[in-house]
Amino acid sequence: MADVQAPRGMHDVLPEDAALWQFIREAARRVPARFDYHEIATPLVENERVFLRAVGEDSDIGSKELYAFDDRGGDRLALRPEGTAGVVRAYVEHGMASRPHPLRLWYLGPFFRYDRPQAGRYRQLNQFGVELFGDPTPAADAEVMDLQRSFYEEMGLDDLTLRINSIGTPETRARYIEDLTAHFRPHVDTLSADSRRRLETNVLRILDSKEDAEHDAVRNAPEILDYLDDDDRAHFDAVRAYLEALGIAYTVDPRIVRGLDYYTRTVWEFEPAEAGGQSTVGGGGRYDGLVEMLGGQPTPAVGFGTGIERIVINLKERVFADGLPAEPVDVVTIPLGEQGPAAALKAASQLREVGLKVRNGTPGRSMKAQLRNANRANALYALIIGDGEVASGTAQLKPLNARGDQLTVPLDDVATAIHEAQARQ
RNA sequence: GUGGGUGUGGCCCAGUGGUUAGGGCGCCAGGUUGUGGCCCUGGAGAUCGGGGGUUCAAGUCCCCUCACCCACCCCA
Repeated sequence: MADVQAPRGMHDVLPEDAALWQFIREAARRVPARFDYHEIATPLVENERVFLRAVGEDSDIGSKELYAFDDRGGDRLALRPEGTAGVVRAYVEHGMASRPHPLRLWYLGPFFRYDRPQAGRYRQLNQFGVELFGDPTPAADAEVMDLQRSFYEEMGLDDLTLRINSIGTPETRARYIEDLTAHFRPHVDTLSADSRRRLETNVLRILDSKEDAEHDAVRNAPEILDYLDDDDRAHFDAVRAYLEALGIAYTVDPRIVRGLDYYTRTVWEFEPAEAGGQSTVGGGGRYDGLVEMLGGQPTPAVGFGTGIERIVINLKERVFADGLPAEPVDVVTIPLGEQGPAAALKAASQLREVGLKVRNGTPGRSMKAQLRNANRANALYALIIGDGEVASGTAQLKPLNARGDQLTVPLDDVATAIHEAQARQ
């Protein structure tokens, strides 16, 4: 192990994985475009207040997972732990409220959380997400979920399950939290230590505690769905009806509470059928109060975020279990002798101009070594150019993984020769 | 943040306290003049994660530390 290594919880994407990342990034451009969403990029760093106000100072993300620091001018800054806060800040700052609404945005990039690394959990993580501003109707919730589902399906991830819930308005949520706390209080002594702590900090989390899952008090706990007012109830029912109209399968899970303070009404998560530890692939929800919290006019909004690293895990497990098909090299040049290297460089250049993928051979190596190297690149053809070939203005075109016989071809027009050879395949 | 597991060439792994730490894969080269895959031979490449300690002797035992993995927690 070298004495320098990547910071804890941060990792390199090596060439063998880069194609998979590229595949995901391409899907993350195509799918939102089909829904008429537009890209927005915000700084990796914001004033710390932006995040504290958005995710909540008492949430884990706001209280202990923020990478925060004072810059040289004395400003308190933080690396962004999630995407929505920065987008909303930009929305307010640039007066985007005066653009035609609804306004549809998407983003993709790295985020940072100081958390203990684990499988599927990193300190630098990448997320793709969308935000839809100015549409209060349940159709917006359904559209955003449909976009998220389309994104997964675009990549062949068609086996994720969607779980939805409604957490109502901040007022209903406050009433529910009060009742839930009262419900659990008599059981403090039999609850786990984690849940005792959560009783004071985040009661909702007790509901999906792994340790207390079988506890009677958890099983008999009141459900937030029973606290919804008429408008919230109608909104949730309509969201469900739209999902059914779209043919999107879902289950209602009253335990979904999400970890960020800004959510209102609809919340959801996508998960693999066989859920493991860090299994949530992506989640989202409505956040009708956030724009106002960050200094804008009251504006309804809904969005989701999904973790690229977790998509990578799922794609490797199921969709690309046998690996991504590698794009073969069309031609590897094999320069030999004194005149070969210059002629090979020139021939390679000509071939690339007609769109072929060409790897240059390394001068000075034996023909055997160069052919071995070309073979390992899965090259279709080797183009052998030595002093003899240069003298006669030719090259030897040797099929490696292509069919056909070795040919003597004109050095000044190898492209045509290769096209003819391929046409005979 | 809590508990547990694992760290030996680029990768996967052997290695009862006792010579110069091995193997497979990969990489480089050679197996006669300029022809790949299979095979054979050779080579390069390791402060045994790092630091300290015990011992005549430590990859092996002890302590500390770092990183990764698993569960909790949290969440993407």
